[in-house]
Amino acid sequence: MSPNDPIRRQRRKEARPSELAAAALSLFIEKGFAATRLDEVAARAGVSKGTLYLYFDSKEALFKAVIEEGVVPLFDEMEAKLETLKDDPERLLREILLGWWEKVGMTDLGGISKLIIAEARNFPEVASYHHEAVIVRWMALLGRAIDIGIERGVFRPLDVPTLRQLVFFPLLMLSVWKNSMAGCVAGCPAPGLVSETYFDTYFDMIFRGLLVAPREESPR
Amino acid sequence: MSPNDPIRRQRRKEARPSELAAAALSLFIEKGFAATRLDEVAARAGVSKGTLYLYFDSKEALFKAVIEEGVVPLFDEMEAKLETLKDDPERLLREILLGWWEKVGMTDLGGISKLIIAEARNFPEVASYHHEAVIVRWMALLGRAIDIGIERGVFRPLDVPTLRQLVFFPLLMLSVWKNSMAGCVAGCPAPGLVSETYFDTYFDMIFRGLLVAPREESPR
DNA sequence: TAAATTACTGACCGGTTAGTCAGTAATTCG
DNA sequence: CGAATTACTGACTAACCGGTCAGTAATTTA
Repeated sequence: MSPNDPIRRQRRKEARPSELAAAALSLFIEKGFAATRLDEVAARAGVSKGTLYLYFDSKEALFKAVIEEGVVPLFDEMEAKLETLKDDPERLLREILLGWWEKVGMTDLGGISKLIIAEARNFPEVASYHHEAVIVRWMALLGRAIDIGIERGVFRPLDVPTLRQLVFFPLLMLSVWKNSMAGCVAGCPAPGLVSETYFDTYFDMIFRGLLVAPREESPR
Repeated sequence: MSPNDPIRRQRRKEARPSELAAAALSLFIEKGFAATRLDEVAARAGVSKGTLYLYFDSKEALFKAVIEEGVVPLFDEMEAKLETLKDDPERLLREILLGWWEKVGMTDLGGISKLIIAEARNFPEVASYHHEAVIVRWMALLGRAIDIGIERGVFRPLDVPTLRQLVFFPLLMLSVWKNSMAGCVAGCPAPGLVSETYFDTYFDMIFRGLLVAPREESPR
């Protein structure tokens, strides 16, 4: 926009794909997949639509890249935590769940969950990929953490596939909810903001149910 | 289709709106709002697209009508239950939650939740209407049930706005999940089918956390 | 500096679909 | 039964958008 440099265009082969993916992520979350126009994605990334097609074969390929770039890299970190905290199952589970909230749930990445839920029927291949690459892996991680607790006699021996859903769904739903309703509805705060009370009560409920010998109620 | 009655068309002014709304609901759930074509809605309701526009001003008006017809009538029934079971808070809460699952979660109506989550950003007015007409009312009902339990000293005095979410989200998420993933992903059963185990473990976890004096563990 | 390479552009095309409306046929009225 | 009414139809249009490609300009090479 500066007067002496009116229409200088840039060549930045390396940066384009991730910039386009980031622009696509934010628009997909805002408007959903079908309602997002590729012209708009390109504009937000500061290029033209033609450039987008240099790097992605189709709208669906872009969608898949968004998932790939955003979520998959996070797992190594989470799985490392499992090893270091084997001996304190309660703390392990707590950290895994809080970790998901901080790295995914409260960030833009949480929007991917909403996106998948919204578009799974129209793009079964993408949903299937996401299921394999993200959900299965995450649920396995949660399940192992709970298993460890049961093996050591710290958690009650309930049905693990059910437990990991019961434990995770309140967080997942909160994230999905905030990514879809924020701004539409009075009284729905921004995705980042969840009260301390929610987590206190959440862990209280979870561990009352999970632990073989619940600790005494915390003084109030 | 009978040979002597090849193209008899019918005039049924009263039945059309609800038939169209039902057709729209099923298609919206299958394909999402944006991907659903009005020709298809009309065809499924056995009329032409022109007829659809006799009864609904726009695609968005149709969307709103779907919500109105589907969900709102259910509340009277649920609120009646509150009165009749005031004296047994645990049973009251259990029946309310199971009632929601049977009347909404496991039926097509559960798809509306998914729909709203998917489209809230694109149709803030519709989302807002749904929030007022459905969510606020339902959460108030849940909250009152929990309040009763706390007042009578049966439930622990935790934060009620948080509790009602913690208690409801596992069911809501399950419904949303099944309405979006069923058929796309191996191992995701149809919306109606949830194992006994899920509910047993679910209520076990909830009431372990809620009750002041949990009953003894059920024998296994 | 001239030629070759290639990242990038944006006008364009073809298919799709929300919304319209002049016409048709079922029903009601006189 | 004929006329008037109205529920219903479906061909049409205007707009929109995913995807293409001939051309442009930045960069590298000789």
